[in-house]
Amino acid sequence: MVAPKTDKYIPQKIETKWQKRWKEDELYRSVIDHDKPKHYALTMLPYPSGDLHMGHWYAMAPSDARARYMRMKGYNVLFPMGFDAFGLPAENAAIKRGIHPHKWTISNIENMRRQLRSMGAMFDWEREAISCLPGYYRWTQWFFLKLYEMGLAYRKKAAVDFCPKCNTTLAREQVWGEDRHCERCGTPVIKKELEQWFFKITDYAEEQLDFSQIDWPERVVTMQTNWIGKSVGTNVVFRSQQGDPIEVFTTRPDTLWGATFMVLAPEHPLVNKLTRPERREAVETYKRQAARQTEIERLAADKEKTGVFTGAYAVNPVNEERIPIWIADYVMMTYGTGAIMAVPAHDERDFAFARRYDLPIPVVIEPPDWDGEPLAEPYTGPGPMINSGPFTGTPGDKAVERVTEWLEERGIGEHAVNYRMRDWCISRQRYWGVPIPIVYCDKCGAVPVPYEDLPVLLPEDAEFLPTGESPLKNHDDFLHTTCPRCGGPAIRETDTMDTFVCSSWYHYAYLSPYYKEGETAHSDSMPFDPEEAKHWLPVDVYTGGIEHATMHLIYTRFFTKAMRDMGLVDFDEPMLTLRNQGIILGEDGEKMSKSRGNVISPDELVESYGADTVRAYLMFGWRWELGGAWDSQGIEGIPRFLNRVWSCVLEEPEDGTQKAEAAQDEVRALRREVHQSIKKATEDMEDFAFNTYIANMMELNNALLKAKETPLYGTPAWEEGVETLLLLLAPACPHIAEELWARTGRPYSIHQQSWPEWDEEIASEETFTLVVQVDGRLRDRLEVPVDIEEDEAKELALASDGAKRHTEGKDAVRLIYVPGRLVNIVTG
RNA sequence: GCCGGAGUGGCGGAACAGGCAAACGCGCACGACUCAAAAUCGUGUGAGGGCGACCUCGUGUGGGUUCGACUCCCACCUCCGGCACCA
Repeated sequence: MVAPKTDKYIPQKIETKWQKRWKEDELYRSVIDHDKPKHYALTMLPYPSGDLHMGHWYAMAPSDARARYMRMKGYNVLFPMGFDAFGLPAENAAIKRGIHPHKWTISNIENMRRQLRSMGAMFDWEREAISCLPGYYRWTQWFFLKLYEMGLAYRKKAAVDFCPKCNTTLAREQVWGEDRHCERCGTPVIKKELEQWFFKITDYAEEQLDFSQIDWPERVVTMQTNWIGKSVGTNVVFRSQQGDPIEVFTTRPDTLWGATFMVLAPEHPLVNKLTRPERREAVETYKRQAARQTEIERLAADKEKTGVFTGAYAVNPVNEERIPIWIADYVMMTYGTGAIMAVPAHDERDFAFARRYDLPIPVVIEPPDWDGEPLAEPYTGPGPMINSGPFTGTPGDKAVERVTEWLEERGIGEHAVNYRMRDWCISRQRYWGVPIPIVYCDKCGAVPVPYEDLPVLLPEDAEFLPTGESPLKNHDDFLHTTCPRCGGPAIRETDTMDTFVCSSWYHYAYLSPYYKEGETAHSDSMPFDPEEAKHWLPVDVYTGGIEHATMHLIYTRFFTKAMRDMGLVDFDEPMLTLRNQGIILGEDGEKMSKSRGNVISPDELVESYGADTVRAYLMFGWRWELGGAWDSQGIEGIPRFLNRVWSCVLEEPEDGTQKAEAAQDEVRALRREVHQSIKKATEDMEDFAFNTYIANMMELNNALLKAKETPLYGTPAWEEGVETLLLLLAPACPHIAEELWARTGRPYSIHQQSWPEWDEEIASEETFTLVVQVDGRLRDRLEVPVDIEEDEAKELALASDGAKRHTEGKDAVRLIYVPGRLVNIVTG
């Protein structure tokens, strides 16, 4: 007899149907529920470039599955989505194609919103935040004013990194690679002396080194730690012969007696004053060269040390020795004090320099096994001090400490800490960004726009010029204003903010995107609904790419710490747990790109396979944190699996109704399998182990298909199995799970059901495979009861065929027994 | 150069408080169904040897610890990522 055929699994038919229903029913609104524990799941918001690509799906689909899992676990879950909508591409589109950035951005958002919906994710769209809308950026400006008040936003003239293609300055974090190129367009940056706005992230450098409150990947912690680049040392004051103090920073005060020259950065303010007339020409030439060199592409190929002598001398404060002062471009004005004491014997760079310019290289730290000969290479390790006046003989482990104390006592040095991290340059000479709320008045100088006047609106009717200059400069209505302080004529700041400012607080914006506490903001306004904040914050789980490790993730930590100091929040870290997904490459193993023609489009995949398949494949195909090359053959396994689930749940078995009674031990075996699956699925979800989570469901489905051919079909144990399978599947494949849930007469919606719980008793095994080893090698396997006694296990092992074969003629010297696992017979 | 991460079948990957290596899937081979193909289902699939029961080898390389090592320790190699004249 032929089983009645149910209709086929056609994902396209059921997916849009359920998406519509879920939307109508507001199934995914996240409303405060004080009866449940809260869970704020956040995934990095996209830039509205126009299309959702595989990278977005790879980041978001598994994150969505996990948020759904947490919801089923009984948490009150917030899982919002928005758009990081300011930025250069919009402006470039405007210049190239004459579309206004606003229009371009909004139409892209509409398309991407549609694409995001097709994923079937549980985003709460009522909370959508779009950073380029005045309702959002008013608060970005409000934060700027707050930071300004706190002294954390300041303006200064500095040599900043400038991208000649994007025509704007960049933050230090946005300059990448050895050739120092622009993070966006790849053009090597140049240095420009400009008045720019900075956020004083260095104020929190020390605190940002503390990761004790957060569970972040080791990789990110290391990258941030390196980026912040703390080094502990001593500031020591040398004096020029004319008496000018020259402060240097050193991590090795114990080498002070080996300083045989000083080096200043070419831009050091004292260079001019110190330079002797006969050396002036050489110094000026070198300075010009160095200045140009930072502008030219710095191909780091040869890092040969160069420099010139200023003609001036300094006095080493520890031994009154007269040492020459040089300038060299290997000393940076931007680190430490811009001047160093050079100890050639114990520093690589100083050594190379001294060799080149024939400067003395006295040894003051004794290298191990040193023969007293001049050094062939610098010794940079620790060691006992020698040739160091009163300190000669000080052991290496005490040297730094003792010298520092001594310097402090005599007032010539003090303990100092330096960080590699610089303040965050947030000024951008571009149109499509948040206007910096500052006005310049001839009389009053830089004056902040009053809170009540926010937002400073970005004018819509700007004229785009192909020069790349910000149209704000030529927009008279915007430019000319009155000074809020004296009422006189004034002009507005025309720079806009780095978009990373917008994204530094977007997870707060989601709390209340239409929050309008007084259409006019003021100093003590709250940028978000305090009640929502109290409930949801901080973010519990944050998912996204590693590429933000030293940009967004540094900035957003800074913001939260500053917000804490403003009294807005009462915690120190914005996101408690962070997980990074890897990158999905093209099938050729290369980065997906239009020019390579290896782009896999999620839209097309959804069309041919359905969203559930794409979601499940992205979870199953790779270790999430690693990613890898797309495999268009590999994905085929998923529709096969889902089809088997479909027929497993809906179709009658081939041979009709079962007549025989199911045996008790078969029932137990099936239930055991089911409960073990629940356990595994739960653990995998907790661990972000999405690939094994899917594999586990495949195993469960395979077990059910097998059981279906036995009298187990239709029993309560069978029903429990089917129900479990659907519930476990719901986070990964929400549509098919919902459809099968409904078709089997279960109450809408599966997404409002509880995550199943496993019974340890039912999940436990009655027997296990006892491995029999002889001298550590597998020789036999025995199926034995779990509660087997040690003696019995050993006896059985010794009596096994495999053991007998390999112990013949030998003595069993020792028996190793590992309960629940094995017996190892050790022979002589 | 410094700092991270990773090396397991043809492929993606499982397993690691030290205890059955390769779960799950892709691919491949054979078989069933079909006039045929696709789809589907079944069986097999690390390498070598043996008719076979079985045996030997096998988790980047070389050592070590251990009754026992993919897992721990030491030394290296390769790949990926980050930083890089930071005093």
